[in-house]
Amino acid sequence: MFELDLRSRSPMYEQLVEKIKDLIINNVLKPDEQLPAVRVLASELTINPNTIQKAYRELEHRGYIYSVPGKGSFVKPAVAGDHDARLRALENELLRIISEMLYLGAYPADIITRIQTHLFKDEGGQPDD
Amino acid sequence: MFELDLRSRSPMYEQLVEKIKDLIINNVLKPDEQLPAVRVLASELTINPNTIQKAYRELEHRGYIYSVPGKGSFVKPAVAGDHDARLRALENELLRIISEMLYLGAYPADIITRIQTHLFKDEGGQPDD
DNA sequence: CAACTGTACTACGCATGCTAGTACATACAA
DNA sequence: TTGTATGTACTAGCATGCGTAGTACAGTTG
Repeated sequence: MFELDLRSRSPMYEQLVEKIKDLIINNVLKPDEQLPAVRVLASELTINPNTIQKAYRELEHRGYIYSVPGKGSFVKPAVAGDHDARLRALENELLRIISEMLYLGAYPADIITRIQTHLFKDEGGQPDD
Repeated sequence: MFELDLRSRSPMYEQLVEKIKDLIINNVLKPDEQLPAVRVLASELTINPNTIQKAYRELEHRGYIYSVPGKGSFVKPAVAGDHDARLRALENELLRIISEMLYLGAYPADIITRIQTHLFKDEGGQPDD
């Protein structure tokens, strides 16, 4: 289900956080769906359970999952207003990236077009599973 | 000229790279403009010259500056096609961020509007220095 | 020459990522 | 109850990377 790059400079638990977060925000992992157990995922990835737990702890802290001792870890349904600061940070990041793309020679109209395509690509469609 | 966050998890040299890159892509630092000398900047920031040199080396490797032994380090003029891979990576990052914003409840029309404002805000204007 | 530039290298202290191992509490089914 | 699943919390050790300190060398400029 997941793949890690052992040679990356960023730590494995951080990669895990990003991968799982991506699956959540792209609705591949549905709300309240159960995530792989700490030990199971650790076994699959042949890494230490502590590393998985660290990733889950981080995801819980960021509001993307919730964990119940004895039951498991689950995708947390998005709550409006719960990620307000995060949303502002993302907007800053977005504009920063666009600035850099402009500097590198990208055309404004081109950027807009790609974004619009991306924004409306899921309208009425099914996720390819 | 620069400010560093000693408490950040990301290393100082990496922060420096980002800050300087931002100044370059926002045209605060002009092409062929000389950057502060390694030892000078180190003294100003009260950090080690090696850390500055590491940041400069990284910036040179990424194609944002060039260094000439005995003379100094300078802003490298942007060359079309020179940052092609970087541009593709930025586009991926851009779409990834938008996906997350949508997941967090942002409105597509709102996102487009903000981007357009950003794209055309510099038309005929001056950078606020 | 002197004084500036970038560059290269070693050594040390320290923080962090990751692993290994152990342990405990809860949930659930036999 | 027992067994097995779950998450969680520790300790300990090792490797890596960051940052500092210090030294040294080469090219540029006056």
